[in-house]
Amino acid sequence: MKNKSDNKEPKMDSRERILQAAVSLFARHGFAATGMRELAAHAEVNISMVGYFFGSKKGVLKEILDSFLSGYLAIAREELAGAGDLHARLARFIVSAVSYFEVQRDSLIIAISELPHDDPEIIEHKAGWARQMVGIVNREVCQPHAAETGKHIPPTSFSPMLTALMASRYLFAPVMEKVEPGSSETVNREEYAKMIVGLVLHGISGSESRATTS
Amino acid sequence: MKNKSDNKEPKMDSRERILQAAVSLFARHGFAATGMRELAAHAEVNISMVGYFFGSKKGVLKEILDSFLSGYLAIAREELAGAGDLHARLARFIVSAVSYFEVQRDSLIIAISELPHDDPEIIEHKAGWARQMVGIVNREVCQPHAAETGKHIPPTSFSPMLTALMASRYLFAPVMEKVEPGSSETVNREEYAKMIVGLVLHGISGSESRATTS
DNA sequence: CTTGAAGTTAAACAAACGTTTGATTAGGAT
DNA sequence: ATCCTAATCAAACGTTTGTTTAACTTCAAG
Repeated sequence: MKNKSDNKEPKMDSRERILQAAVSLFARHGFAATGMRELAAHAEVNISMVGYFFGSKKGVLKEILDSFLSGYLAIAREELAGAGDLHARLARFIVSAVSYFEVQRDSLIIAISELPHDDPEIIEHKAGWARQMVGIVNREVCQPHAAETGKHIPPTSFSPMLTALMASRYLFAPVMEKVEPGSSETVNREEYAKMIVGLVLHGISGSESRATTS
Repeated sequence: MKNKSDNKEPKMDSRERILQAAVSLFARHGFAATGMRELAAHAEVNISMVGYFFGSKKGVLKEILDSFLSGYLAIAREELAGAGDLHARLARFIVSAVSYFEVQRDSLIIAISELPHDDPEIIEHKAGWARQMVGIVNREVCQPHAAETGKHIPPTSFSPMLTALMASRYLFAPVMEKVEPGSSETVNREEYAKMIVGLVLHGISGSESRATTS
């Protein structure tokens, strides 16, 4: 039965190629605007393989979303609920999350672009991940912060704000490339993460692109 | 007299009903997932009226985008380039922009959802508005801030960050409603705007919200 | 009364949509 | 040698897509 090598996927080929092509196409044209034939062609696969492996086109989207969101949640669990004070843990989380967003930028774009659309099947999936994220942010950020300063920040506001802030660079990238092609002002990933850490911890005065001692 | 683009007096009916239905449907199902027949039905209009008034389905999207983005840019011009110091002007801009986003939330969702998609016709429109916005933010925020503190913030990073931060509440709203159907922790628009002003000016320590009994 | 443009309509168009079917291949297990 | 199952394929399914056409209604201006 399971006589093959330690490989879960039979061929490590077609299924993965479909996923890879879908991430790229969904991010660039949008999920609804990407056709099965275009997807199959880019994956170099017969059309019916998509249904064979994922059930339907929406099944591919759900797999992409779940994979990306579970990774994001894992980072939140690891960095927000670790050692150190609130500022240190927030800074670690932002640096890790921005790295994750950069590597998975296409999945990030898909997740955010499809966020507001009201397909019940998709909404329920995202609500599950969001519920866990809000719980972590509430326990590890909002409650400690309230205990320290007496000021209450609702996690249902703060989680989206933090995520949107970190995602802005990758969301706007396709437009910003047209705004400033080959600019001397481009910031690399580490500087960008530090800007956000500074902004979140100290406001605009702490958000310069050059690092300061902390 | 051939006047089909800016004469609002004759009917103020079919054309406006199409726009109104399109804003609602594009925000909820996405642009590509909304069909002409669904749009015409919601607008209570014959299918061919869309082509008659807007040329094509994409023409409707361009009108919605241009209308929303020009309004956003006008607010930036008015509030960022007014009287007062940097902090006061930023605070005024955030309060105004959040109000605008709340009223135009569906258009905001459309603008952000379609942001990353690479339709050349649409990208060029958005790049035009983004270019002007970056110019304003650079002149009225980044340069004064650099003169004050010596710290340089690239406007091509700061503009998307600010926009994404203010938009997060409306982008995530459809998901967050499913996360927290009970409204004990909901924040109204003014409190939300104050949270963002505090965060942008002073970081997390300045982003308190009025504590409510839970 | 005539004319013409603006508004509106039903009908039709080819193209593309997502999905399903049934046949076929390949290869290890019985 | 036979069987089973996963993988792959070409072809076709019935819908739905965005757009276009030509005819019809209003209705104010000539």
